[in-house]
Amino acid sequence: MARQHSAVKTSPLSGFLGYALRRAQGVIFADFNHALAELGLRPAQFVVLVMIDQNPGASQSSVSAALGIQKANFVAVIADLEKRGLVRRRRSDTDARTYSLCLTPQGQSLLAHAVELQSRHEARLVAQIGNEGRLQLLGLLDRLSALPSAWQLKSRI
Amino acid sequence: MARQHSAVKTSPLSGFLGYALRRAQGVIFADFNHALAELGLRPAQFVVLVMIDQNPGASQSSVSAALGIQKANFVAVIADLEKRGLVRRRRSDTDARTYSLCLTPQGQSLLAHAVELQSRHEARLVAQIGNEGRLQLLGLLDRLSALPSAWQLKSRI
DNA sequence: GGGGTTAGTTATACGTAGCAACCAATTCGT
DNA sequence: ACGAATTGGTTGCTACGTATAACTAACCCC
Repeated sequence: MARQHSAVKTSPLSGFLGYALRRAQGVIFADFNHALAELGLRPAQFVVLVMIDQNPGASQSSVSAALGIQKANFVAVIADLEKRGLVRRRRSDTDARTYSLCLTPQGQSLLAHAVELQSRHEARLVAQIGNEGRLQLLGLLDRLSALPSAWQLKSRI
Repeated sequence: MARQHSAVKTSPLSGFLGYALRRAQGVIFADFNHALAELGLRPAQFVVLVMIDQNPGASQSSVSAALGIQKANFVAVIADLEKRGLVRRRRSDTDARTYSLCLTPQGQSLLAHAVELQSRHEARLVAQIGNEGRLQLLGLLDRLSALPSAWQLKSRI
């Protein structure tokens, strides 16, 4: 990601959790992107496929909400996956507003391949920190994700 | 960041380090952004100010390289900080190509305020995972950031 | 059946990041 | 010492992720 030309102090930065997180994320996403480049899948798309696979028939709203993606931004994602023949969008027969999302057979086989590549990617990460480190990390990140964001109340007034 | 409408399985996702990382990063950046919104400082800008403060007189290239920002994208960042009177850009007398970056007095005082707000932000994170957790996390992220990206060799051939 | 709500869509904007090409200044090789 | 290669900074373009507002069609409830 970078290489320090001359000697430049990075001291205080390395103590910032947010910075360390962003840094590691950059490295990991780069590895992920390279690993799944042959399938033309970006992280967000991969995660959407996984979600649809796990929740066949789910609506766009429920999937996007579960992923923390705003429904407005989710439209283009789904449209692209549909155009590529990976996802089928079918109007629900019980609610004419919602779409039921499913993987097509091609979507399923591509996802299977992607999962394989992703698990090799995950294995590379585990090679860095060990399986114990992975579990620790998942636990810590989960606790951080539960950070109480009191300021969000302003949007619920 | 999200709230699950109906019951949607997130099972496999929660085991992906990359996804957990991205998720936590979203929450943390949101908190940081809210904390420093009153100063109009975004994460990248804050980090640049810290770096210039720690390395007065450094060039744009060395700072951007140390931060993993491409020099091309760094131009606009520095230009904005200079326009706001936080950073001074002075041509070096030893090398007429490079700029010497320094904080202005206003930049220093704004940074001091920002550091104060950032440390309160950091304290909120520590409240979630404890100081021990923070140290563990920093260590794990650091090891992950050292991920060998063999594919990058293609750019060094 | 009319008011409020929800699902999906469009449009727009901003921040971050990447690549290619360029100029001016410096350094290197011989 | 002089041309070649390199470096520092800049511009332009592209792509992606995310946020917001506003609109429609359909639903729900009283």
